[in-house]
Amino acid sequence: MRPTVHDIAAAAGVSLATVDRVLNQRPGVREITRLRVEDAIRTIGYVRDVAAANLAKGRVYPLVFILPTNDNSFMHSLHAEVLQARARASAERTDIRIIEVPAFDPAALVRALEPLLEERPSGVALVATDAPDVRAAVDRLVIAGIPVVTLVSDLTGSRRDHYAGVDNVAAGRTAARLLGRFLGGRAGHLLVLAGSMLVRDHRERLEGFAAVMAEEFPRLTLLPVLEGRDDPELANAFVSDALSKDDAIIGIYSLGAGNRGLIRALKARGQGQDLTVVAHELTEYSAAALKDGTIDVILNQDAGHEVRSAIRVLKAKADGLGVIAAQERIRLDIFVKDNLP
Amino acid sequence: MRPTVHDIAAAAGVSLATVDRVLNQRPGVREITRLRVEDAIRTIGYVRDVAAANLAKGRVYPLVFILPTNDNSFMHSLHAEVLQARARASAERTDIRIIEVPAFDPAALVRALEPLLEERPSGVALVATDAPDVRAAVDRLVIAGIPVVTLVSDLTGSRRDHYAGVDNVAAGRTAARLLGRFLGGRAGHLLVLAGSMLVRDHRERLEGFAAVMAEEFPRLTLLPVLEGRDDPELANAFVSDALSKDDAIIGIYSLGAGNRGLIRALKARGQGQDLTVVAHELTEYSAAALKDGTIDVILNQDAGHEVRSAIRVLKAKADGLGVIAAQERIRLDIFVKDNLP
DNA sequence: CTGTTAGCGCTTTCAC
DNA sequence: GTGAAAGCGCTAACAG
Repeated sequence: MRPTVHDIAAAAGVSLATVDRVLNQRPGVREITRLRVEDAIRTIGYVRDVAAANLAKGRVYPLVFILPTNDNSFMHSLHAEVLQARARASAERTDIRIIEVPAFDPAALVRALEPLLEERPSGVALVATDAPDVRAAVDRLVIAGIPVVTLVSDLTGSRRDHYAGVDNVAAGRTAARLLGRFLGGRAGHLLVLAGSMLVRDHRERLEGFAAVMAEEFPRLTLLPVLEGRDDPELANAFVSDALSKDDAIIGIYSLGAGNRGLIRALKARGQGQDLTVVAHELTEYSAAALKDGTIDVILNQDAGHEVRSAIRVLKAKADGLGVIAAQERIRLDIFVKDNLP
Repeated sequence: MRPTVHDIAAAAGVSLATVDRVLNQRPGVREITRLRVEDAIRTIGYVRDVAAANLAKGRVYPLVFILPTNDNSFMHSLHAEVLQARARASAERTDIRIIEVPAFDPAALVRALEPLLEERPSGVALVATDAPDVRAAVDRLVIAGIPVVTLVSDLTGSRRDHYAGVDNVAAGRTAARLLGRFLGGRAGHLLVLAGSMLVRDHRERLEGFAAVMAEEFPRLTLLPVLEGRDDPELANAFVSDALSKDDAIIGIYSLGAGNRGLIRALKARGQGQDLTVVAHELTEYSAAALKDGTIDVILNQDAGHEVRSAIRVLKAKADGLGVIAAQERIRLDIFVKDNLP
């Protein structure tokens, strides 16, 4: 049987209350007795039963998720996953509140973060927009002892406790390697379709992609990046236009979300053009396109994993506990038509 | 505040003990009162606090892991992950026992399974060897109410509750697609190195691989499968020999574990031969080979995920609870040199 | 068949 | 500063 607070109390010759005060670093214990208790804890090898503690405390973890009101499939599924997590709330002792903010709007994000300093939830998860003000607001929360996790897009240089998302530079590099290899030794032009260069994750993907292309596939030339704002109409127009004007295009990297426009343009193109296409984010549409050969590779981040991981990490941080690092690494999923879920 | 057993007791006009009996489907309750209680549970919307229940029961989950004494890196890491899980045992209320059995030995596996019928652990996880006797032994356990999860290699046609492993047919197909595409339109021979065709996962990988090659890459010819028994020396000898005899080999698929021999042979080969190599299982050695270009793609299954998933599923089944299906899907990880962990 | 009571491991008043 | 005692939500004797 593993040791309990009673065992420590007995060993240290104090009462349960004192043991508890030491365990929870509450004041009102003489230095000398604190040391006695800490000693007992160590020699007995006590580890606290978190479940029992939570039961006694009636603890719930009020968590705040700040999500952009961005209208693409990926953000939709992220939102849906948070709602599902909320459905499991009572079993997991969480109480999840969602705050929606306009996308790519640092000021709005800061306005959402500010009041949390007062509200003091157990943890905060946010899809970060990369700006100094946001960094400062996040830092204030962390300094005030409120754990913060960035979701999907990181905020490097801030004090956030954890990032629950993929390594986007690696994603871009991987896209480049796959596209380059799939194209064999062919020479030609590559179309790059992004959402917006204002978002850190898109910038990082492009950076990784361009780096590997330059280093290892010099026969492939990147065309200037098209920013489709993740808007199907715009993407469709841009891609159709580019394809009709440039016969040398042999590959496409779509690093943003919302591929419907791209897929439409690809299906509408002339039979002559043989294209290899790498895109991000697995959705109903992109999966269908992968199956029918319109897209060759899809890189994906699993929104469900990201949300569950963020919750696990926030709860652990709130309790001052560690996490299983390997479990919290968000992997870059790579799909070809053969390994779809 | 969410409702408790007290609320149900009050609503149904019975005592806590009766509520508990109903909740746990224990005998000794009149049909009529049982219905009253069940009604109260439903209308109040009660959900049991599993943590509190476990605390009261002093519940631990005795779990048995049956692992092959197979000397390759993958099995080593699987073993290590089970040990790590055992280190977390007290926090997770598990009590994990490991039984080691000779690899590929159905009789030994059956002998390990048999006594568990008496011992009645909360759950059993095993790396299955595919044989009728094993199937029968597993079925007996499941029928006796003991949850069984297959790990890494499945036992189709049995009553096992769950399979914690990757889809190996899909893995083989994916390997074929990547190898085929990486080779562009080239024609040539492909070397296939397996561990043993007696293991289901290897057979399934080959099946998937051969199918896609036949369907979509007719210019690539599969050579007869080499069975290297996951032995470095053997693999080295086989591959070196094959490469020296056949200049037309342009690709290799290594679908077994233990790639050290393969890597050695590849590094020793003459400069003339340009090979594209797809291998399974990420290890220290294979990762290094991926980085230096000796291997082009590594397909991997995360042993840690498999073990943690098996434990979660067994605990849930033991309590008659559901699991988050998406969380328990073991993905096929695909690594190129750019997205190594 | 049903109810009373003590207790799981921990926290939290409220006295001393 | 420290301790005694009650209680978190649930289960398990033991009575009745």
